[in-house]
Amino acid sequence: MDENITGGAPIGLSKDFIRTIIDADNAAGVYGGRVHTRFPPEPNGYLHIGHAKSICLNFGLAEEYRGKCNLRFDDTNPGKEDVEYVDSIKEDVRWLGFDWQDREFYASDYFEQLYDWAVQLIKQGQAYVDSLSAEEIRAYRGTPTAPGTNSPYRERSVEENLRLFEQMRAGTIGEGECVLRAKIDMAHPNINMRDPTMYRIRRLAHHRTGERWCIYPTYDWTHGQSDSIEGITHSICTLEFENHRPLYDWFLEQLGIYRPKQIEFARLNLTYTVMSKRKLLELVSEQHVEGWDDPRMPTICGLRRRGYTPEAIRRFAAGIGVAKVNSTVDLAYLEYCLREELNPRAERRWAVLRPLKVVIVNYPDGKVEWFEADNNPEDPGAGTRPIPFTRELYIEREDFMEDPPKKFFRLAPGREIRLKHAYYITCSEVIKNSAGEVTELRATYDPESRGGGTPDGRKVKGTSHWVSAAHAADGKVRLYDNLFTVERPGDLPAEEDWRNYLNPESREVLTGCKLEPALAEAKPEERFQFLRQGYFVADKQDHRPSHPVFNRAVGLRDTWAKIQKQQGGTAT
RNA sequence: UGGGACGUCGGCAAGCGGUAAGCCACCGGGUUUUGAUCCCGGCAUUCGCAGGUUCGAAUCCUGCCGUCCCAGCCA
Repeated sequence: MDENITGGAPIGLSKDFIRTIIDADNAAGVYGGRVHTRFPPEPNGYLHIGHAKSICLNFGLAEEYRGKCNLRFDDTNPGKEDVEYVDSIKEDVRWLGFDWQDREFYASDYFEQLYDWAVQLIKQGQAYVDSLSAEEIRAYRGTPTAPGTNSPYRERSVEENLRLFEQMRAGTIGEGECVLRAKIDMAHPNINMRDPTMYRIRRLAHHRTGERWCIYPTYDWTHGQSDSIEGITHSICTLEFENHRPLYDWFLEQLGIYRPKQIEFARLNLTYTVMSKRKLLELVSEQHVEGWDDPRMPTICGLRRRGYTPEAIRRFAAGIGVAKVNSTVDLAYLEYCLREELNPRAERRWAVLRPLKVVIVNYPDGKVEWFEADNNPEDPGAGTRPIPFTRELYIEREDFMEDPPKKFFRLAPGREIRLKHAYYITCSEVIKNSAGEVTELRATYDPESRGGGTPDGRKVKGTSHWVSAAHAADGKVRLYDNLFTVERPGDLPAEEDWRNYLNPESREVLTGCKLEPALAEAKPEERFQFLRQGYFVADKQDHRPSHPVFNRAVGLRDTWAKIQKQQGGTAT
């Protein structure tokens, strides 16, 4: 894999704090120079770009330090988890280009070991069965500023705890009647240390262990031990777990087993989208989007369907860096990474999205000339393809203005422009319907300008792409825009509903687009630059050679749009 | 009257006592048969604030201020 796609600070010149820690550990021989990470998703939702940051970090570290990275499903809560999610997660990680080889693990694989260790803690007098109700436990916990109170069951004997815990597992105790708690310190300033819950009773089938268990371990009781079992060296997680690190360390210490090091970094936030699993789930279930892979979603599968490449996402992850400050990255940077990735790679094609017919009155009817168009000016090796030219063509509606403002240098009555790779044409007549809308243009061409230049060397300011009416394939093109109208929809005042800021124009579906013939042969997920428009992908699901469907992944940088904005007008 | 973390350009982010990297965005200008790409230039006398130590501080000390996380039998 190419490690030089950083886009940001060059690797080697400056290291993020995690790599600095690893280097220090290696220098001190802490883990014998070993680097072993893990990506630990809970299978209760689809992966999004924020997870991609973590995946790139964990798998990237393993590659850089010649170590390993495990894929581990943190499946300790059967009420929320499902195989649908584990399958999608595996597919997404693979698509991003990472390989966990045979190291596909599940926290549920460790349930038996975890149970034995819980028994050990009970025997050490460091865990007890509490018969308080959930509400009572909450009340006894105290508040951030006030210490908690010991449960009346806190001093049960080891024997009684052992017997009760066994009954919990056996299923002879009802759901919610008791839990197993670590016995630490109810007055601890860190609330996570106030006798945290280790096991709760849930009469629920688990997607992997089925009906085998009716007690399930909590995250805190599971994560560190799972890391320990797998020999993880650096257990990288997000900032909100910083408060849990003392507990993470405490369990490992009391058990006397191998201790990985937990390191926390800031999760990713992106402008104009939401990243919380709950909101993403609501977008899908309330049908604000068409599914987890809707091209407007920040999910991996959504970005994939939108036309993003794994390389672009990895470039993005490397470019934004890793730190401990909560931050929100500009969506523009993600888009920039895609353009950077696709510009040298994507072949160019011509597509007229909003067609306007042009009849070249002095061009012979029935004549067809074939011109060669470069597949990619950035890559001469990409070759050329033939494009048919005829008397009747389509150009982009916005390439014509009847009454053009200053700085508009495309077609207008009496004006000459170049049809790329073909001829210069001059608009001679504008045809309108009864409503006064322009329906067709008449133009004359200069036979001397064949190929796009003239013997007299006269300059023409605009160059348009075009498609022969007789040869065009009709297609559907979906244009996508920001899902939200505000930069931080996830960061609204409590009484505001983030749904009110959904962008009603986040998707525009264009039908009757005129595509150059070669586009009919596009394969699903094949990406192109539609000249002067942007980067598009043949839809993974809906594209058929007979019914082409393309999604716009990202537009080209558009200086003309900027000028129009400054002039306060529009081109159509 | 708690604990944990973080504050460097509009957004990311280097910097670790020797006098503010880079990227995105933005603003100019050049090239161009994509108003794309590419190229050139501009963009923090200043590092949350205030003191202090030092020949010298974004970097060390002290005190403030601000933001985020924690009271799930979620992860």
